[in-house]
Amino acid sequence: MRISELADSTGVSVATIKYYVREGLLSPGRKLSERLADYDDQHVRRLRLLRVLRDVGAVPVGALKALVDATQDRSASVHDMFGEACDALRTETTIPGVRDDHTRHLADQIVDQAGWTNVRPDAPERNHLAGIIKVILDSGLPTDPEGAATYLPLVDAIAGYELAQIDDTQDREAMMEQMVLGQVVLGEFLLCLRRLAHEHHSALRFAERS
Amino acid sequence: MRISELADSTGVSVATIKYYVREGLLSPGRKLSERLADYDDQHVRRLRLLRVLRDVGAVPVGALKALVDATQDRSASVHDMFGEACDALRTETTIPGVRDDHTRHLADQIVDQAGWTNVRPDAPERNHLAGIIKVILDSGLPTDPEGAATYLPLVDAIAGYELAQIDDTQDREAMMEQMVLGQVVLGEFLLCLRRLAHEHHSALRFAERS
DNA sequence: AGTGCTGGATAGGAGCACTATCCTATCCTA
DNA sequence: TAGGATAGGATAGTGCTCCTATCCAGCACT
Repeated sequence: MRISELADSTGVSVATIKYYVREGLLSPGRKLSERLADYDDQHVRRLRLLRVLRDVGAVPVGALKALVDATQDRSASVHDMFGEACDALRTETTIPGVRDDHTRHLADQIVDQAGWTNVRPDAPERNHLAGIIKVILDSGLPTDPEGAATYLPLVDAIAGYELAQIDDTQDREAMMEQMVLGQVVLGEFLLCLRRLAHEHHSALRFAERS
Repeated sequence: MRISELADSTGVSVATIKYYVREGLLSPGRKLSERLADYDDQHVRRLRLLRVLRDVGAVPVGALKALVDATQDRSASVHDMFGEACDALRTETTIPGVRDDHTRHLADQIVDQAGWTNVRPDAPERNHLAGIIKVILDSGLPTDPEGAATYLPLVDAIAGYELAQIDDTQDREAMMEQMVLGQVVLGEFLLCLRRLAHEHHSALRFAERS
């Protein structure tokens, strides 16, 4: 398959494909000659994945690169690879640098309380959680002291279900694809359902109120 | 309070404050003279809110404008105002235009199944949900037929809890602020917890696997 | 009296994700 | 075997968003 066919069958322009190859998101085609390369189904599949991640999840190109690199590193275990994926997909926000021992402690407490004993003590996500907690505390959002207790079992159920869906009879690349799609697309699915539920519950309380 | 004090007490530069005023995100100060205006606590509060939404939620400036406009429209009920907020905050993604009756039907089924009877039949969120469902179906993500049944009660519990937290003894602007912060910051909180839970569950299944 | 800060206007700039152009070598159909 | 189409590679440019910088005339404090 030549580059123009790859472009046609994915709906991605030739210029963009070249750009992705330059950025290392897509391997160059197998060279047939100096001026001709061959692309296969793997390229189609990868390109479709990249487009979903960008269109649905607005994942930055740099994060896509990190995902590709994590997939390529065959010395890491599947779990380590998934950890890299989580780190790469966290980039959506810019929480101002938090060096606050108190909120970090609260974050660790939450992870303990949830029973997530397998989370690395140095996982970057813990600091991110601390940053979000700081914002929640500072922003005057009404939060009851038992708030976390409400969320944790629900989130644990969701994440457990999603992980259970992953088909582990496939190769690492296919598993990574499932994991990343799950993170991004099902994350979006979740937030979308939550907004719908907000609308419903908001109507129950506030429909008649001016 | 003059503009430089407003800048100092919020950490936002004078130039940026001027930009926000131009864009209608912040009302101009009360004019004391031709070349001097007075800013008050409302401006500080609003500015802090705007920064949280941008820093944590990466909410685009245009969406912030829509939120401000919705708050200002005093003819709408609180529930309608919240609806506007949901619409404005959905902009994160660009699902290619879906004109697919099948997925739209699936989306409506999900809303029914969840019992969210108060969601407007013409809510834009329904089409967004349809788009996400289409992506899920097309992307080869493994999904069991009962998937929605797993998510719905969990999401409903989360959204119900969040709405219950809103303090309705305050004025519309304060309630809007709580709603929007809840959507954005608690949404981020939720996704962050979910990633941590993914790491834990992934370790249970894949720690030793190469 | 003079330094400095104000609101207002407008121009400039950084970053991101492409997109367009140019070039020469090869392909491939005729 | 001629010759337009297409390939890959390099590089520059575009459109968008979100600021940031500069300029200006004039009121304000000391």
